Amino acid sequence: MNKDIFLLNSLGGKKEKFNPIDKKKVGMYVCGPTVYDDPHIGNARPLVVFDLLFKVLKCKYGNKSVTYVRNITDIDDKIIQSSKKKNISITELTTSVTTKFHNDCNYLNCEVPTYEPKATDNIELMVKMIKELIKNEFAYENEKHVYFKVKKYEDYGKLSNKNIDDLIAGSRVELSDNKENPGDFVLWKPSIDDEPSWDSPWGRGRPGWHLECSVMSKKYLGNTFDIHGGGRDLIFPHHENEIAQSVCANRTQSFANYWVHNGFITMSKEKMAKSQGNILKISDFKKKYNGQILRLALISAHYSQPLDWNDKLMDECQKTLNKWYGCYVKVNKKVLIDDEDLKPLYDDLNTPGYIAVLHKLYDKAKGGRQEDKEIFTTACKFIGLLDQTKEEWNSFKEQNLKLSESEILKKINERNEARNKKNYELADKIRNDLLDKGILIEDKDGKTTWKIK
RNA sequence: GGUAACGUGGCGGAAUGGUUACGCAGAGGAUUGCAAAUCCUUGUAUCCCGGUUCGAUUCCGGGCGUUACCUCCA
Repeated sequence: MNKDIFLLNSLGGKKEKFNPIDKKKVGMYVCGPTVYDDPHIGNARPLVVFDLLFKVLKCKYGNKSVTYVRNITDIDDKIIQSSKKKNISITELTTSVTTKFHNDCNYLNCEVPTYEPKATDNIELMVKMIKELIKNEFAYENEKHVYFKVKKYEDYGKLSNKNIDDLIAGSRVELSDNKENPGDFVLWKPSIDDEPSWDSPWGRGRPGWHLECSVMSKKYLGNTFDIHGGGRDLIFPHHENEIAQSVCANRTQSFANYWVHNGFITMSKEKMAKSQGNILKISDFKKKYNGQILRLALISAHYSQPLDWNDKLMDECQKTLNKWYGCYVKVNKKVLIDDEDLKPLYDDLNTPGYIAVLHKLYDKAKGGRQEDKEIFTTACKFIGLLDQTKEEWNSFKEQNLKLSESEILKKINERNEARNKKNYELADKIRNDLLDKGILIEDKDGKTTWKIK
């Protein structure tokens, strides 16, 4: 469609019209997981949010014109610690967490990104970038460590609205005698004992955090690209450091033109985070809830706002999808969604606004016209909802059923006999018993049907 | 301490310099033996104090409150 896309750019803090560098090569880089532990609901938010942005960009610029890169960080101190704690090898840990991560993405109905590079496959390029930084005098070696010289880069702190002196005054940065300045961050560090290591001009070691994103975005999207995404908590230091490294190594004016950051999932209004110990793993929901329910819940607030996670939210979303499946139809032809209906998504990914549109389309679809149902279903599918058939949706619910179908039908017969005898007390008891087991009875047009609550 | 974000009806949650968000819950009705589900109808809101303005919930300033980042974090 011809409408413009607007994005809230963290670099500057204003909503801006999105102008790609090249309409035929739109690039988006999103920080993926560090694979040291099972993904949780907080991790799920950027997965869904940027999956949606990917869809919106493709809608505007064409499927082949958008490149979505999401990294997998498979070397990091947390990984080393976690593998020691779990007493398994690094590879064993990273491959198993990566597999879980992919399963979770699939569960949430997220598309596979165009590229999903691993940090360990790109160490050479990281070494190369460090060499470049040293050559440009933005980095220095000391005791087998290489550090980035924060004071040398004058725009340091621009993204996060910080100035270096304040940071140091806060004295919460890691102090080290090796550093010229406490704010400097590590680009390369030596590995000890059996820690994973690679050869480098500074001895066997491994890269610092931040570096993989600078290197892999460059590899797939170039020195300067359109959109960089991630969680709010990555703004500092991670994204600030990425910018510093990339701009100073590549000698460019800018790194990513638009920075998009999602807000946090909270539990009782407090940030859900591993360090807080209040996380809910994505996999914990798989048995009880269809992934679409989580997906809807995750986009029920605007991506930039905090979203409080609780059972009521899940119940509401489940209810909504149950209702919406009432108007689901199989769509075999291409159905166009009205520009006006897509508008909220183009306007900084306003998902609550789009959900309101879906409710409106549902109201129209329930009038019964096939065409309206096709439009409604297509509009839902655009954001990855109602992507399963009605049968799949229902059969998911049946997998947790405690009664067999024949048992249910038997109970229904018993109840109908009681009703014929006007023994309503017994009839109601049977109905309530079934309801306790999650079976909902509906008497309609003289027939009794059942479904899962 | 420094830097930000947020404060909308019972709850969740958009938008907006003057006009209906939307959903859930509630109320009334249709239907039903009673329900459920579904359908129809419907009430309720912009933290406080100033300023700009014909007019502010929206812009500006101050206050109060909540949260986050400044250390690993999506």
